[in-house]
Amino acid sequence: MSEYRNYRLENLKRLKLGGVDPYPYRYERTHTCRKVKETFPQSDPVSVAGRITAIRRHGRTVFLDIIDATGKIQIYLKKDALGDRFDLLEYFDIGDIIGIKGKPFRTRSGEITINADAFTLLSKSLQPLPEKYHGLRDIETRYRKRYLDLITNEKSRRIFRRRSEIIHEIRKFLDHRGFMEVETPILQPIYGGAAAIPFETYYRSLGSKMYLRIADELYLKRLIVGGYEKVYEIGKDFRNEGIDRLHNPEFTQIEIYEAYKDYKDMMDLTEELLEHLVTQLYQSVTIEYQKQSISFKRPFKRIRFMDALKEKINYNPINASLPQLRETAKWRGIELKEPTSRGRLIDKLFSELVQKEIVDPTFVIDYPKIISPLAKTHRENPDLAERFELIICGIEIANAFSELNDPIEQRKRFVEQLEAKEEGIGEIDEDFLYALEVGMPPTGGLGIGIDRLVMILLNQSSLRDVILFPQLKRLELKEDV
RNA sequence: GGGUCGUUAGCUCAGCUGGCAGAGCACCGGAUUUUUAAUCCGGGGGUCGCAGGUUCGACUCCUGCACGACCCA
Repeated sequence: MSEYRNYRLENLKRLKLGGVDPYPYRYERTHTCRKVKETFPQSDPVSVAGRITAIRRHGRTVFLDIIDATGKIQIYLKKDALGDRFDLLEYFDIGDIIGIKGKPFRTRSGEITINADAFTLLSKSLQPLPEKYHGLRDIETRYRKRYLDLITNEKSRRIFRRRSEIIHEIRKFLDHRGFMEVETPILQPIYGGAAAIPFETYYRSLGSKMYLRIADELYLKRLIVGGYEKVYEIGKDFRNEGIDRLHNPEFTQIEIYEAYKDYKDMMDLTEELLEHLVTQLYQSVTIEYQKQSISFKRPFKRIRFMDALKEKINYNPINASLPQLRETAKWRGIELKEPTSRGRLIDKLFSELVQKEIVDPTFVIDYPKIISPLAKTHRENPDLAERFELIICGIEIANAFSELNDPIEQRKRFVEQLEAKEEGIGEIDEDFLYALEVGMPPTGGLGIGIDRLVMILLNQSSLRDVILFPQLKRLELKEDV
């Protein structure tokens, strides 16, 4: 229905006839809404700008609520003060962007309000906004038309502002420790660095197939080879998989690499970073996630992958045969995707039996080597890798290794991966192996899923609530407007 | 991929066992010079997600599809 739009187009016409430019170029603002309230009382006139969210007309008086990025303020306009221009207010609608000059005062009921001497239309809105009281609730519309969600729901505005603060704080933390932020290719001729299916695309002028990266890993290690010793990258990775509350096909990850360190150092770094973030956000080391209290007090709990799993299944999985593992899974009621490998099965058993029950931040350390092709062999156990994952509330948040820097060993692992047709490798990245042969110092590497971390820190149950424009299926085109 | 639930006015939601499709907000007209979910009087607004089927009659029952949420894989 374009009933609303037609009325607004009519108002637009009237305003133009009244000599109003509905889309002017700029507006000189002296105060944000919040600043007006913070600096009250003060006698100087202020000018503010924002979107009209409510209009209360009382004949020769009008009250407006306007919001800007900092908050809301009420505007009082009366015919006595504004003369003939007051009549133009007739053609203003909820959703219009307006500039106001006037003096702040307090109304009878105590609300700080701007008594307008002048108003300027800054942008005419042609579409109705969602309801003022309940806001926009429909979850699908909130994702598809995020701008409406942001206009209507202060909570959403706050979440994405907090997300930005968290990422800013991560950068500050690392920059203060001497890390350098870098950018590596998103379009890659060979993908690697994680176990995932890539998105494929085609580069016309090079006449070659390309992939959207599934990880930054292999390029960042090249930089360590190149001589930088502390690098990090915050960016999007892409994985061609399903969507659910913990997965979005494009997601933000930070990867951090530090020369001369191992996975234990990366645990320290992870702990320090997370405790710091939580403290910055909440002035406390404890947060609440989905009604559970979670402590980020260092040191985090550490459990060995094999010990924890052994405890659940009563035998050492590392020596177990495929049929035995399969039997355990069946007995535990875990359904499996066929075909499966020993590595995948062990991983599956772990996440079902152990990971799910973890609440407080916990480092799961020393993963089986067969599912860790980029990590160094454990210094005390040849079946394990020096790798940890950080689990919070059953959710994998971070993954880190003592990076494998033996080029001969790395090639062997790649070949095994290829032969086993594991996800995450399409062909061997010869240049990466060449780089390792040039020589990479011992290096600790760490990846943190930013969306998931933000989701936990901001107590949201789905990634979609911390990603501004989550991926959704396309709607069949229907006439809009 | 499987299961459960949802989709009704611009928004938020009712709508019973199959019998004329509703409310609040928003919108339109009128009144109103400190209101604030303003108030008062009057009014307009629907492809009930889409397509079939059953029925004298379907928002309601059945089938399929689309989109979404949750759970499982």
